[in-house]
Amino acid sequence: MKIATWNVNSLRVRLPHVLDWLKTAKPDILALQETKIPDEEFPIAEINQAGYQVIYNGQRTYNGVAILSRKPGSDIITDPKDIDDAQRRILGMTMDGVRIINLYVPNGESVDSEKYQYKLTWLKKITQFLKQELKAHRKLIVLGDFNITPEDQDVHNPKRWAGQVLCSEPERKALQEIIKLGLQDCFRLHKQPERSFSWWDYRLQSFQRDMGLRIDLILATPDLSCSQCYIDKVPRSLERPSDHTPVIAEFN
DNA sequence: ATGGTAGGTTTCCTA
Repeated sequence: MKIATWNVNSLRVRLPHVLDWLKTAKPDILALQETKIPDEEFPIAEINQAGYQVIYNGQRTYNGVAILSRKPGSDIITDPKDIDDAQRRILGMTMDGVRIINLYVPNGESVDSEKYQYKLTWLKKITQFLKQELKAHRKLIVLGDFNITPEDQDVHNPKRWAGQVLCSEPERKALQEIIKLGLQDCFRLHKQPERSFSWWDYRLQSFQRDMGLRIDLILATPDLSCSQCYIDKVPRSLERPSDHTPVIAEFN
């Protein structure tokens, strides 16, 4: 099974890129974040035409998640118990006995902001939710835009980013708490090129200068044997790209 | 030294 995650930063704008990418990459599952589109306006027909089923949990202007899949999913979840969040950031389903949880983790803005506290609280609640999911599913994949760099090796300039949002210790610790529940960062199960990133700021020509971060992650239980995990930088190099590029994992 | 760009029921907010 080939599964991918991609923050598209507006599905309305990025739909042509997504459809092209489906054609060439042919994933079984593609999890999207920042669709920024209300459910009643979701482009179902175009995605079906491309040979994919789709479920979504969206809102206007901000946030929004979707899962495209070769086969229909079951046991769909959008609002786990006790999370109580109006922002549309969570979407889960089961396909072929594999439980998939797609997350758009809050960005956090800056470590001294209210949004940072919201991010940490949200992560704590999600950890409890994932603990329950792990009890029920031996084959579980948690993927999406985590808005956290796991380690300094995931940062183009660790000195400049030290202590900043996306790189701060409390966030990294929160991510480790999730991993410690019994998940693996698929990307680090394999030998990877140095300076592997999944996001580059639109500003300062960051992509051209390779000033990026690896904040889009695929976490999986060891019961799912991951044969490879890699980043496809091509979509980020196209005209009018998302600021994120797809991360892909393949399982036996 | 805190810039810059992109998207959105747009003149600010979010990333």
